[in-house]
Amino acid sequence: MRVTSDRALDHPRREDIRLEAVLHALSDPMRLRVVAFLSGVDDEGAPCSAIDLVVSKSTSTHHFRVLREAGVISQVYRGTAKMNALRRRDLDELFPGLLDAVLHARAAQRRREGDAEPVPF
Amino acid sequence: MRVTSDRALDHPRREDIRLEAVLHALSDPMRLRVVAFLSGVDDEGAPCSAIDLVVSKSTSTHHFRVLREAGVISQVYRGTAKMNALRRRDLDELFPGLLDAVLHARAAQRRREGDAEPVPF
DNA sequence: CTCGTACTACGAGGTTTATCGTACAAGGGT
DNA sequence: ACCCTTGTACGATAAACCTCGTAGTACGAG
Repeated sequence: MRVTSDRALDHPRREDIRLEAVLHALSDPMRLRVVAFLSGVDDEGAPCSAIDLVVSKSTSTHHFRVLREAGVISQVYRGTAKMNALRRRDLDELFPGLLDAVLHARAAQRRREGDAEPVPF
Repeated sequence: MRVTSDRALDHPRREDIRLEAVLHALSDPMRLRVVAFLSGVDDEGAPCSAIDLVVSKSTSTHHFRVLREAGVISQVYRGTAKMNALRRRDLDELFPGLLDAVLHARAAQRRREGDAEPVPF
């Protein structure tokens, strides 16, 4: 993962990730959508702009920060972009099965509601 | 499950339970504690007073209501008490593995933090 | 150096939340 | 009937949250 800027971002260490914070981060539809999207992306991650939330840029920034501060995603600057990746390894180690259960639950709910779209997010 | 009062309480139907609402309900430490406690209780459920949250009665009522309205627990009057039970069957059917993952995650977190108490909640 | 892209910082608005205290209702036991 | 136990309703307060717009920074490309 090449970093082309030394601007640093605070991430909680794995052992400081709190279940309550993770659940809270996942309880927002926007953020759940981001997580679902990132779950289908490789370790390099994707820039914030890769997923079209239907909100303003500031709101988008806000949601990505909530996810980062909860320990759900990692963010790294690369040029003018900021790459976002799921902290799948950390989450799976801390809370085995949780992330998968949430992702499957969301997928199931979308199926039930006929929201299935060609894109998986 | 004997009901000794006809006072009715609104519960979402199973198909109306929303993942976001469930995750939100579970993202509060008090409520997570309630759920962990109820997971070790039979289908009859337990009265609100069975678990000692360290908050006022009104706050306690509030948390139980949030759990009920999210579809996480069911509540039934029985005499002066109100019996609370996890809607495990509904949740497991809608979101397989989610509840267990959350409960295990919480237990693991407590173990890591040395919060293990004799009581399992 | 200037421009465009990608994102941030700050502050504001409106909503929801967690908490409490007080006052009240419903039901069981004496 | 009268209490005691259990939980509710209502109103208040302070904090957190989601949303936005505007103004600004960092970086790469030309």
